[in-house]
Amino acid sequence: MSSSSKPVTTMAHIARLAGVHVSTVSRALGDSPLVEKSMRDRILKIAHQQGYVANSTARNLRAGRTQTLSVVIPLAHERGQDLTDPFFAYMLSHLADEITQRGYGMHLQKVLPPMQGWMQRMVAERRSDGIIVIGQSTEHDTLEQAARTEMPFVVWGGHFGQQNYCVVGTDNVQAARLATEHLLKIGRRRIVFVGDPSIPEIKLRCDGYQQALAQGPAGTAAASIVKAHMTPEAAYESMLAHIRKGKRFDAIFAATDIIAISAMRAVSASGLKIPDDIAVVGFDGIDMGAHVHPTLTTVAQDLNRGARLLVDLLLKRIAGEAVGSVAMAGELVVRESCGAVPLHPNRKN
Amino acid sequence: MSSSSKPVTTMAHIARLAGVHVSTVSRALGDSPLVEKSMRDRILKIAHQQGYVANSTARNLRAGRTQTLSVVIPLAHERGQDLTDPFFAYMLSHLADEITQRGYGMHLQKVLPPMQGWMQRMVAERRSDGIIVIGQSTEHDTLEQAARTEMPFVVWGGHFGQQNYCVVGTDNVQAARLATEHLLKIGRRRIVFVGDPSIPEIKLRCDGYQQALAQGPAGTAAASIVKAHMTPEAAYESMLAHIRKGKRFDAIFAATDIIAISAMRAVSASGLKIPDDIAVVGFDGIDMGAHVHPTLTTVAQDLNRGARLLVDLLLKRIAGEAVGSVAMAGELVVRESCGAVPLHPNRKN
DNA sequence: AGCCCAGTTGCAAACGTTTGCAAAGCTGGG
DNA sequence: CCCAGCTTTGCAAACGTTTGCAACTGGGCT
Repeated sequence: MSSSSKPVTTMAHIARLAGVHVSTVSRALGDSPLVEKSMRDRILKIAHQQGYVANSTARNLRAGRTQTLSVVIPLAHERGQDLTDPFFAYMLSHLADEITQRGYGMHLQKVLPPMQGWMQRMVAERRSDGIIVIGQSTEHDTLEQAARTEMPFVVWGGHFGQQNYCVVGTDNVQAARLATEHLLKIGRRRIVFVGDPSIPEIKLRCDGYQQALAQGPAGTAAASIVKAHMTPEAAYESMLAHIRKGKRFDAIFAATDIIAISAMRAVSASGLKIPDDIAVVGFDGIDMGAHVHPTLTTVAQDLNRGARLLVDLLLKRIAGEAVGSVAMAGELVVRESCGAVPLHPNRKN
Repeated sequence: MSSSSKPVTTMAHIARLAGVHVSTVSRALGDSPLVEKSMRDRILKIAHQQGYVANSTARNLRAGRTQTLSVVIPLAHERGQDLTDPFFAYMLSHLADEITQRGYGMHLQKVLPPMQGWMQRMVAERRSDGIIVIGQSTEHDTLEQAARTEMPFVVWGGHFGQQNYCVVGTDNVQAARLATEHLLKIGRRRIVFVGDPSIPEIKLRCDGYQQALAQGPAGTAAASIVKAHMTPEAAYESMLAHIRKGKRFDAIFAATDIIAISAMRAVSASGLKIPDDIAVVGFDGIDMGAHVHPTLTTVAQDLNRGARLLVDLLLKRIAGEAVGSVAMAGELVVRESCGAVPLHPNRKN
């Protein structure tokens, strides 16, 4: 009813032009040694002239694979934290690079539980050859269950020891200890943790924080947790409320850089000085941290390497190999919010 | 060689279990009125028990469409500015919402020109039913050429008047005038523009800036352009260099919020006060602007609406309708960097 | 009883590739 | 000159759906 035009160039079309059978064309385009060189050149030339590109749907159906990887982002907690979160953005960007570099397509999917059985659906649908799940969110059980089937997937997230699926991520506990120990080392004793420990990965960071405190020097105050959601607004509000309650503290360890930056604003807005009154350490290592005022000390995650690992491991799983999980070390990046001299902001120390 | 297991449940499998022909199963699952109700229920039950989901590849091949939209991001200028740019992240997030909401899948693709003919390839490949291009980048000619074919695509970007493809975007010129006029209104006369006008969309913003200056009150200094790339680092460096050269100015209009934030840091690092010495206005309206110190005045783009329009228009084009371009108005959001009283940071004014 | 029609179901083609196998063409040695 | 053996090409099946059409069923009508 709309356009009567369907000038789709098909392989049969090329075959007719070349005066050969489609199978020959297929082989020529596939660089098969079965087809004679002069013939192959002739076919390639015609195909190129016609701007022919093989229909991927047909190819995929026949081949039984899609040359596509799915990246899914489960959004459990609050609506706010989604792709706009710089962490996701960076991860996505790196994944896009790694995936395309390997000749695969990238299928992006947000999924907001409670959407029961999304994992099985995705696999059964066969839109992609494998799945990369970013963040366990609250879906640990779903993933654990999926691990018992033989669908190829890998997860970015936290390590809980008892999981049976392949997960790549920063060693959250170690990284959080690193951050907290730094605050202790520069003389802070009343350190608060800002974040939502009901999210599994954040819980691990909170654990590391508490471990470090437990081994802190005399005078180290007990753990104090300011529950704050991942969104800038929520974090700002929580921090402000905490300060207004008159709580005494001299340092903040935030569960993410986004939270840290918002917390810093709340601190500044309350007339407190960073780092003199309050030292701040974040978690993630997003670029923005180096460009806010004051610049943010943080534990950086190597997302570049993480993305590469995720894709590599997934492809191995697809190939049938068994693969193990990887926990990467976090790297402390000291900047002004912990009293570091204001060096060039792009330097890492 | 890897796994001997292929327990893929196919439609034929369900048919066998139900003792009917596959066509009946197909119709039952497709809610066709042709199949008797009791039969339909029985088939649905079996399918559900078996966890059957139709193979999308086969369905797509048969149907001649993929139920998938491609989102492509041409990265021409510098490598740095990619998905990590908050603007892209927001746009992506909104697009993901809109696309999935309409029952489509989302195929994400970065393309770094010079990759000749990527547009035709994408279409010929038939991985998706249509393409959303984010940002003309330097690919205006490619797009213009593609517009002459009948491939369904829409573009987010700037309006240049003479283009023949469908583009959705903010009215860059108007929005830039809005920003510049605000700076003039609060008494600034020596306003510099920071950004790279060699990027088409940025050029439009620069035009708006210059138009506003041309109509400024007596004493308005001539346009002064600090060429700066999109990345935080580059913007910081450019701004710092400009200040060190001893240039006199009392306001900055930055081509993007990211540039604005980096510029603010350079200003602060140079010992100048915002907004007292230098007032700053950005462009985009990213969340971060409300959470840096001081909070950033900006011209916000309605990306939510933009994404909705992009998807709607693309689907119309796919359906064969002719669609026109849309230019949305930018909205000035005044915050501390222009001397606004520090209200609640989440309020828009 | 014969006929028609509506309501169901089955049959088979088609979507555009890839690929195992058969067939044809060619070369050279016996 | 024939046939083995190699190279090159064609044939047709297969991937898993959807869908036009034919076929069957049963009921109501004349």
